[in-house]
Amino acid sequence: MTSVSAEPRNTDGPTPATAPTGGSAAQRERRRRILDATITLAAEGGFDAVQMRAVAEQAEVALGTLYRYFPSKIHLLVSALAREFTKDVERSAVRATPGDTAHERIMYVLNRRTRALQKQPKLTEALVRAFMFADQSVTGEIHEVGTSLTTVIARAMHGAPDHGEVTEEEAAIIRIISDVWLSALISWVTGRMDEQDVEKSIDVAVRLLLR
Amino acid sequence: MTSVSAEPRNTDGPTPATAPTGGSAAQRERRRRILDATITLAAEGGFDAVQMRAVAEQAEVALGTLYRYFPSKIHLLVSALAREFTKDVERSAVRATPGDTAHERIMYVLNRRTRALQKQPKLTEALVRAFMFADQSVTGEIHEVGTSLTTVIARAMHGAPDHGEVTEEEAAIIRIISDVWLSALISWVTGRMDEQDVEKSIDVAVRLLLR
DNA sequence: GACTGATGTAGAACGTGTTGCAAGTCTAGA
DNA sequence: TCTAGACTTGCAACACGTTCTACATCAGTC
Repeated sequence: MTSVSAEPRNTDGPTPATAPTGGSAAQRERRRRILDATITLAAEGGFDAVQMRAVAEQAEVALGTLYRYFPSKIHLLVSALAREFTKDVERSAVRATPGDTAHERIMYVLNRRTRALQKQPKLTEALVRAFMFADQSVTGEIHEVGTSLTTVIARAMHGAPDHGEVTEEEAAIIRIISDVWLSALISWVTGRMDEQDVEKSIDVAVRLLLR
Repeated sequence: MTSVSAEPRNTDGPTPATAPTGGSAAQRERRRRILDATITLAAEGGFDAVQMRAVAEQAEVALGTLYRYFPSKIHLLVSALAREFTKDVERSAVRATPGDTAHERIMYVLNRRTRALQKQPKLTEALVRAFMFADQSVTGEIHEVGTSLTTVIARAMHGAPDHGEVTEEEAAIIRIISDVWLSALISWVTGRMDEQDVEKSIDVAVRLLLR
């Protein structure tokens, strides 16, 4: 983490394949390979194992190219996180959430997601660390993650998918739940909470907020 | 940030002046100089400016000595954070918190602290980043910060200093408020929220939790 | 006063994120 | 087909966290 607030190198015209769409087929393919390599390395060895040279090698691109696609390790990891997260959300969008109360449904989706993360502790460590180190230049990717999470919780709250508007108050509650979740994940990643602590802290928060 | 999960180097016997107390006078003095230098550099240039060589130079100790006192940059910053935070809490413990309701009092103390942090954005950036990057080996220092914050909020909640026990539910509420505060600070540090957003998000959380 | 072990110093060295550069390759348009 | 310009590549270089080595100093003990 030599330079947290380093300027992106891409100041020249349109960046190739900065967005998931756009660019030539070869570029989209390169981008995919890079993100795949990132996830693989992160899953194996966590944040430290995601070394730019290693990612470049495994993705079969030059180091310079890697930096052209993702201006920093943080961007790379946050983009990978965003991709995985969005994938997950889309996957879970297809079926209705079980549970009779909003509390039950919210706990269901959050626990489901939490457990998925906990099954790959190294990967989660890498992604959470990156998420927390991100600065302005990654706002877009982070916002994507935030939106995904909000959507999931809102859906669970209402029971039906995309049924009805989200009120101001509900939005506020969702934001707080997200905060608690993030905070718990941080504590878990940094070894200050175990799996049960995470579930419990979210459970308490949801209970207090939904009463 | 070469090695996030690196083992501390100090495996040999009792570390000199790892704790604020203990060690010879010269050691306590060195420790103080190191933390002072850390705060100074962080206040000027943020996380990136806290370079181990620079800290060592400004504190007038050798690089090796710096590492003997603090096994990593993260330890160094978190220790500095803990010291400043505790100082702050002690300072604000002397007078009663103004405000007629728990909500008002909690907002008063949190906003006070938030504004203090915002007056030194670089310093805050450095400290928050370090806080979030910390792993198990810094549990002690982090717990210290958490305890300080909890104490302050609990005091504000009750109005009187250390008056009465904190119930389970109150403790849970305090934890959630802390989570929201941390999360808001992260967003602020990373440029995704401005000052007003921070205050507002805490205000909403406190309102929802204390009803 | 001399010995010994812990502590401190100076500085080289290593690893990894990041940048710079020169040369090759691919693509769209003439 | 040819060419201009964008994109890639391979590699060297740099910065900074961290570790290591060799030596100096200091405190306590005999």
